[in-house]
Amino acid sequence: MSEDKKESLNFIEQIVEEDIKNGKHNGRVLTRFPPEPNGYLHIGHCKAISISFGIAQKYNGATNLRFDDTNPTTEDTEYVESIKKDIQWLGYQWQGEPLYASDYFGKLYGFAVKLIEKGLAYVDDSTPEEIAAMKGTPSIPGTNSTYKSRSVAENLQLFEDMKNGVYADGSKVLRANVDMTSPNMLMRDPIIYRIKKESHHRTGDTWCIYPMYDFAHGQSDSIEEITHSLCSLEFIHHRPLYEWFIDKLEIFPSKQYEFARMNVEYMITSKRKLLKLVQDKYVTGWDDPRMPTVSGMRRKGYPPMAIRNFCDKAGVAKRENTIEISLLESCVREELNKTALRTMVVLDPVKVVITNYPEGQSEKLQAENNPEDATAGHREITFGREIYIEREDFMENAPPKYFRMTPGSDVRLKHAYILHCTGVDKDENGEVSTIYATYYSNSRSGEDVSGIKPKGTLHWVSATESKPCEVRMYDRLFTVADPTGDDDVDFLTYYNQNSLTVIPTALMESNQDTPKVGIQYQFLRHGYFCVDVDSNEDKPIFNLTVGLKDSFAKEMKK
RNA sequence: UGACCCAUGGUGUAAUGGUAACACUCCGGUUUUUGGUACCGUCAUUCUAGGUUCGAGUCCUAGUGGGUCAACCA
Repeated sequence: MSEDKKESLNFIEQIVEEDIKNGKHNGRVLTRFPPEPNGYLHIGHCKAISISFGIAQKYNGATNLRFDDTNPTTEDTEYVESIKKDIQWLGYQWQGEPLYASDYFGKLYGFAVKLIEKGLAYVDDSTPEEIAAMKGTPSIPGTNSTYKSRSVAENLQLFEDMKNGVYADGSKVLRANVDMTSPNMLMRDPIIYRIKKESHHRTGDTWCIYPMYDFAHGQSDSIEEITHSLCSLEFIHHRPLYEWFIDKLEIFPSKQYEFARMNVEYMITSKRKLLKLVQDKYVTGWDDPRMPTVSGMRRKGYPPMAIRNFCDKAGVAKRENTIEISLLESCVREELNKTALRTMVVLDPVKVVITNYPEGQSEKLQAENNPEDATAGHREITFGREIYIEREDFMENAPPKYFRMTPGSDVRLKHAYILHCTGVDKDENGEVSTIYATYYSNSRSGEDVSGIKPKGTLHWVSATESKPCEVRMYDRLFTVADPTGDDDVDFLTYYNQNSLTVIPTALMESNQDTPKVGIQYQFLRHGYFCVDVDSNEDKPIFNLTVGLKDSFAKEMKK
């Protein structure tokens, strides 16, 4: 396992290694992943998960899963379950039981009291509008609230009354006493507790005051003795506050580090916009294979390891970035190439009659299940006088570099014989209805002594031994790489009307077992497909995971 | 009219003051009974201008460009 080349570290790994070297926290590494249970995990979360869990794993540490559930109005247990499932599916395991910021409501309340006692927090009766007005703007300093000068005793009493439900929602807040003139807006006496007489998904009606993010997150980290609290760049302005609370409260000094979140072409991560897609039926649900959600990618057939490798290869840094979707697809293909079972499926069938093959006769042929994996074994497929091939694999008047079937030329049938195309029937619309060919009986796969070397090889299915299936072809959800890049254009105008094409009448080999949900196939010469949850015994349904690279298509575009 | 973060090929990420690396894409080629896979090759004087140094992508200053911050959201 030793590398002769020194491994390069990202900036977080450098910090961690430096800390370990210096014996900080006795070399202990504890990270955390802190989702708010108010939505489904998506590709952006995968990145955050891969960083926080990955760092811990690399340095023999651990990661806490902590639900940041400080806002009862938006949060729900339903999301808790899906988040847990998605993390595990990705292949990560948190330390111990899942944790909740709400577990710390009691301690957080105590912290607030301590701050008040130190004269570092006060109850403010101002309206939201007044508080906003007093905040100033980034370039204009804020002004002090008249309530800022209340006595410690009065604040203590008022805060306790807030907790006891004496006051109406929104009538009072507890604010940290920091600095209204700070150039950092977050330091201008941030609100740390608000009154919300609402039931919490875990604490029920125990509390009617709830801490704000800034007063919950850092302290929760500290309570759990998190050593490295990794988050995205937009929290960078929160760091001084994070440290201020820890410092004033004199509690465990967790440290926050920020990295740039990952953007991916053709994918959006805005909760609001994702919800819009679902509600307005642009997609069939949160797990629609076109969605950038973990459940969507899972249903599309992306292997968890591919997603992990992708996050890894995308790297970690502090600058804005947009990763090309081709990197993700490359990771998916890399994974599936090793594992997917090969099979032949004809999406748009046209019949071929092999005129010199005896009527009523058939034979069994051996086909390898995966050329990349000798242990995957073989299967039998049936060959006979009539077969189906892909309509696009035939051209009556072919260009020079067309290696497929065309009258007068030879082409190989995968796992079978070489065919010589002799003619074609057309219907009244001029559409090819039947192709005629002869076969070279001495060209059987594996024992070919014909000496013929066709340039092309086609996939096919037997006319008698194939069965119909539905195939769902997916394309990018949007027509442009960055659908949310322009504030003046609704991202839905870039919705790709052709993002889903259903092929109800494809033909698959009938020799194999009934496809089970979760099994990954490679449809030869097409791409990787997985069995969809809608699939059943009578009607197998496949989802396109990702197409094979297609250098022929590229050639044709020129 | 303030503060903070950032700047390396088409896209990302490295190079930790000693002469630009890796991956993906692209283009070209070899192998191939998947136009797949595998393999090989081409593609950058590191935003600009000064400065420090024997030596700067790396350190300093200024500029330019991009991003972020004013929810009783997280």
